[in-house]
Amino acid sequence: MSVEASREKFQAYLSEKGLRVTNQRLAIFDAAFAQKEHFTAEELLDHARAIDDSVSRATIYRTLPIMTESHLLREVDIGKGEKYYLRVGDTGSQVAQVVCVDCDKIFEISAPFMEWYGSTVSSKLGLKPVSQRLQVSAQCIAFRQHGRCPNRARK
Amino acid sequence: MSVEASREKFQAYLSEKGLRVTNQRLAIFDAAFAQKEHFTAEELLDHARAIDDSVSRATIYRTLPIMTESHLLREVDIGKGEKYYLRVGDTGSQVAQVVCVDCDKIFEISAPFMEWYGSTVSSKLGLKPVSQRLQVSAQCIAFRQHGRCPNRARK
DNA sequence: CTGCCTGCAAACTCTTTGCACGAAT
DNA sequence: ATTCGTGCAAAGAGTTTGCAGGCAG
Repeated sequence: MSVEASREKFQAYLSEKGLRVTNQRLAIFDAAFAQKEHFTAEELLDHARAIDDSVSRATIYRTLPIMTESHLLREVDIGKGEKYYLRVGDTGSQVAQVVCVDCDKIFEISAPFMEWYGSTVSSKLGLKPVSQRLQVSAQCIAFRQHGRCPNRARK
Repeated sequence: MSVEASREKFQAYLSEKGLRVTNQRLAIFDAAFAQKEHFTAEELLDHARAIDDSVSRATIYRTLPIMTESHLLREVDIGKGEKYYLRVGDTGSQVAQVVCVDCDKIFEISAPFMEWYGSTVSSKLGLKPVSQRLQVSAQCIAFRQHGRCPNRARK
C-alpha cells in the first residue's frame, strides 16, 4: 500500500471512530511513514516536530495506539525498555524479527508459518489464537568481527 | 532436575563466580523454586520475605539476573510492563509461550523447531543466532465463554 | 457552539543505583 | 580483616494522566 493510500486509510479510520483529524495527528502520521527503519516514540517526536512544532510527547503517546489499532503501524517490543514501531508494509502481518544483541538493530522477515503454528499450539490447549510473535536474538557480522556494532550509538 | 539438585547448582554457580552464598540469596532461591506458575519480582519478594523477612526489593532485583544467567530461571517478557520468571524445568530451553489476552496467564509449551528456525533465518541474513522466543496471544476458554477470565484479578 | 484534543507538567510503574552498614570468606 | 552484599531511599527511564485552554466538526 502506498503512503498516500495509507494516509487516506488513517483519516478514514479516525472519522469512522468519531476521532478528529487534527494537524498534529497528520504530522505524526507523516513523520512515521517517512521512516524506513524502526523508530521509538522519542524519535518520532523529533521527526513530527520538524513537520509541526506544536506536537507534544503526550500526543505522540496518544496517537501511537490509534495507528497500531488501525494496523498502519506494527508495534515491536524487544524487551529493551522502549517500544519500536514500523509502518506495516507489503510484508504482511506475519513477520518475525531478528534483533542484534549488541546494537538492537531489528531485521524483519516474512514468517508465514507462524500463523499455522499459533493455531496448532493454541488449539492443543483449547485456546483461540489472536496473534503471535517470533523474535530471534543474533550477533550481526560487524559484532562478531569487531566485538561491537557500528550503529551501537543508538543505545 | 530436582529442586535439591538445582539448589546445589545455584550454590556452585555462586562460588565459581566468586559470589557469596548469603541467606537472602538462598531464601530467594527457595521462594522462586516453590512457585509452580510464573511469578513477578514483586510476588517473589513477598514469598522470599515469608522465608527471610530481611530480603529487600533491591536484592530481589540483583539476584534475578544471577539466577537467569545460571539458567535456573527463565525470564519471560510478554510486553506488559513487568517481567515474569519461572524455574527452568524438564521442558528444556526451547519453549514457546501462549499468553491469554485477558488475564495474562502464561502457558508454556515445548517448541523444539524454534532453534532450527532461528538458525535458518539468521543465517540468511548473515547473522549468528543466540536465542529465540515465540509467543502466541490467545483467548482462553473462560474468556470466550464469559467475556473475562477468572484469574483476571492478577492485573 | 460543543466537546474532543492538545500541551504541560506531574504522576506512575517497574527497575536500577549510591551509600553506609553488615555479614561471608 | 577484607571485601562483597545488603537495605534503604532516591533516582531513572519510559509512559500515562489531570487539567485548563484550543480547535475540529
